[in-house]
Amino acid sequence: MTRTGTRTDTADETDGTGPRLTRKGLATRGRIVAAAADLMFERGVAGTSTDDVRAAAGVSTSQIYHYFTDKNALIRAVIAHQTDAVLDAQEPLLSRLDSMAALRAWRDLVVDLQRQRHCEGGCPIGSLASELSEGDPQARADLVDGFARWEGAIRDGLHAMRDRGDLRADADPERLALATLAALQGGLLLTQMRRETAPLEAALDSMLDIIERWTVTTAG
Amino acid sequence: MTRTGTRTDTADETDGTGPRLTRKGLATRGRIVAAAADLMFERGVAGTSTDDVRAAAGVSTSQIYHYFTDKNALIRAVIAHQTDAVLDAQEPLLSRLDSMAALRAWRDLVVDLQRQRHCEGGCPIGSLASELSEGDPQARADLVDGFARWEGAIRDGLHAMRDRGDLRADADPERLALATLAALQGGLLLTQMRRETAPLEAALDSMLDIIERWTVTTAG
DNA sequence: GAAAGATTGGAGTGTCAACTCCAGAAAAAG
DNA sequence: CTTTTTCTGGAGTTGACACTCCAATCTTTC
Repeated sequence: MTRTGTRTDTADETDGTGPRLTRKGLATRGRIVAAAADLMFERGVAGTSTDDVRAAAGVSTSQIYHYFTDKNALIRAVIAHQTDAVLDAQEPLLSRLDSMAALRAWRDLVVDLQRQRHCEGGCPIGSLASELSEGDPQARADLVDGFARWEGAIRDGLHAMRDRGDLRADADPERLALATLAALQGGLLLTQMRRETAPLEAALDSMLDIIERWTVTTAG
Repeated sequence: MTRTGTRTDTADETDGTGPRLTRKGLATRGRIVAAAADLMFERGVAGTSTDDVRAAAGVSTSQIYHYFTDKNALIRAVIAHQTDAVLDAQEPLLSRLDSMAALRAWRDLVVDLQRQRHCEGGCPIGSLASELSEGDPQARADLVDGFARWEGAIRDGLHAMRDRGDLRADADPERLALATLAALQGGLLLTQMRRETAPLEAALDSMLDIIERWTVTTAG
């Protein structure tokens, strides 16, 4: 499991405070989070009850409340889970976005992923973000961290390109990475709505065009 | 009230079928939709109960069910309401996006609007889209229409620029408009998360850069 | 192997949300 | 003015959902 950036493990019971977990306990906890993540991706957070999670994970009611103080704690664990899952799905490309070829390969991967899903569900992090950002400040903070890791990976690649001289010295990796992540998120939302990858492709291709415009043409 | 594109008035009781509404009835219906739109924007669709709407609109339970068959019908009315509201808020600029100056003015307007809201709430249409697209197919269809009107306005402006010769003949207004809307939506989402307009600005500025690159420099 | 602590099952509780019903007030139609 | 239709108030019903409780059973620890 490749890690991009730093994990901030907040608010679930994996830290020092609560009772310690045995191997078995850790496994059940994992099953609960995985089941919850799947259901919340398909039906939304508000659309999945703790009883749905209970059934899907094959556990009893008390187990959920043994491992999580309440539904909010479970939601935060789902955020952490999905952040890791999304970023991992883009490895090893994501941590090496330091050439136009790599960026294009990454673009293709993201587009293919949506096609495989028949353009359903959108971005697992983006939809959580949209649903939770106004209601739960802690959730919003976790999601900001998740996006920061994503954006950081893109930015690092662009920085590497600039340091190597492939990108002009006055290029702004920070800003380009932010715009790329925004284009990706918006593209995913419209793609989810329209059930076709055209919006995602248009958005990402436009951003790659911009980035390419900042490259130094060695032949010129 | 300026209209952009064609309204598709689906699924609420304003069409021929149901009982006809008196002036007073139309007013109460309007109050219900407006109250529901506000609440759903602040707390999300799942986060607002019909009783919340009842209280905010100052009506009785039965009135809501007199004007709407169920909560889904109310939600669809809210979608129509918000689509109109969002597009109207961008008039008269939106229907005249046929120059770089106009595009930049529009960008500033959108950014300012978010600043005024302290970057809270994101896009009224976008958040509805994210919350409803997987659950309710009818809602998704309505939202696709809403986005199409938005995208259409941008596309028409770019078409005008191309027809006038300000944009190169091989520019693709369709694709550029789609990418711009995606950048806007993604920028709004990240802006909502981070409570600062930087992502929105980066995303929109990048897209305007791209469009500008397709302009014909009369002086050159 | 016994005490201590972690894990599990499942019935039970209180609250809240969507929706129904019906009777009475207001308005429109004739 | 009378009839018909729309509009309104609010009590009541049904179900779902988050969460609690407690007793039983594994696992670790010493």
